[in-house]
Amino acid sequence: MNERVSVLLKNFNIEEFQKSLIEWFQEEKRNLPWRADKDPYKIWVSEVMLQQTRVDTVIPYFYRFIEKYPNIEALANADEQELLKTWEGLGYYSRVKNLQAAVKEVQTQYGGVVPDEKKTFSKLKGVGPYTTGAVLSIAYNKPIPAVDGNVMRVLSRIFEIEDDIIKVRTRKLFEELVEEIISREDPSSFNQGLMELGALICKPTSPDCLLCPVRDHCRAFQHGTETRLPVKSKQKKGRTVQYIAAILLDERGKVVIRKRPDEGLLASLWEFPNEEVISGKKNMIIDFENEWLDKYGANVDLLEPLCVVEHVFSHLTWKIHAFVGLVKGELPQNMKVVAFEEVDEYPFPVPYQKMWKEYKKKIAI
DNA sequence: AAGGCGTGGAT
DNA sequence: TATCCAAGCCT
Repeated sequence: MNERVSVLLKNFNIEEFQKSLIEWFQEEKRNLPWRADKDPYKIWVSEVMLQQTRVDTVIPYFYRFIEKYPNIEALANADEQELLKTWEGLGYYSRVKNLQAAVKEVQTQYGGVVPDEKKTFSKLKGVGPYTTGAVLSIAYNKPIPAVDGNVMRVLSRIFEIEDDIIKVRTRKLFEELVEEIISREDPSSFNQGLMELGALICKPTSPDCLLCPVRDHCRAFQHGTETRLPVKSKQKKGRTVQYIAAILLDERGKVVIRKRPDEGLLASLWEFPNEEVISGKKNMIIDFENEWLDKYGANVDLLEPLCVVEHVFSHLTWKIHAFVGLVKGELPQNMKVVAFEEVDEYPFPVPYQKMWKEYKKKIAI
């Protein structure tokens, strides 16, 4: 055993801790849709959706997704654009692309059965150390750690660990620790119990220690240090990028939309034509019209401002100055002209959904 | 190792 | 209003 871990486990009653945690979990666990059965596919889908995403946000998406893609085969055969439309608004869109790639792999290489071996399952696209432990412990009852943000918060308090949880090395320490304390009889309830405790009791701010089933095991509670843990260094916030974007109508009154590149930010989603505003430029409208003339040979006439959409991503901020305008001329390959009612059939990032909503509001008046 | 990758909720 | 996120993974 790791020396650090063995020191942490001194005077720690593993069996009592497991018993208290698991009994509490059995009694208090929330009734969540992915807990209805032990279908490895559905548990996998839920875990991917839950990556960096709140339970309340995921629930309606999970119902819709499973209704549309009830099993491995259905997801493997799904149309990617339809899939992205189903994921629209959940964010981190590469998750669903990776999930489909992984499910296709399961379909062709493993006869449509989700692998139950750590070595095999963890090689699939989008499946990292957390998802490996979560799916294999919950669906197959394998004693594999599933260390997420909840688990690091809970364990950093119980063992008074002050390592910065933003670091990869710290997550590995927690995994080594869980290797030692995980229940071999019920690893599923143990892993879920730690996460559920983090979600319901051992919350980031104002933890409800008096309701905690394992407070007798908690060193932070003994010393009153729980609100100082876990230690997490701040991440810097990103820069702001300004755009001018337009709802452009062609001569037949159809709407111009454009597909984003298949890699990078908001990959393969659609947007309204836009150009980055280089700071220092004087008139963004004239610049936009000229740029389109130069780049595409299209005549654009921006008629009036629509709104300004500010959208904060995890690593940057967009400020979109939205306009309504007309366009004449040929359009490039990645652009498409669609009827007003067809716009909603395409997957759009939230900032462009806001822009479209403003437009619909405006023309309804 | 550290930064890219979304979104909406809580405080 | 500003900040920090919430069941991470990829490169």
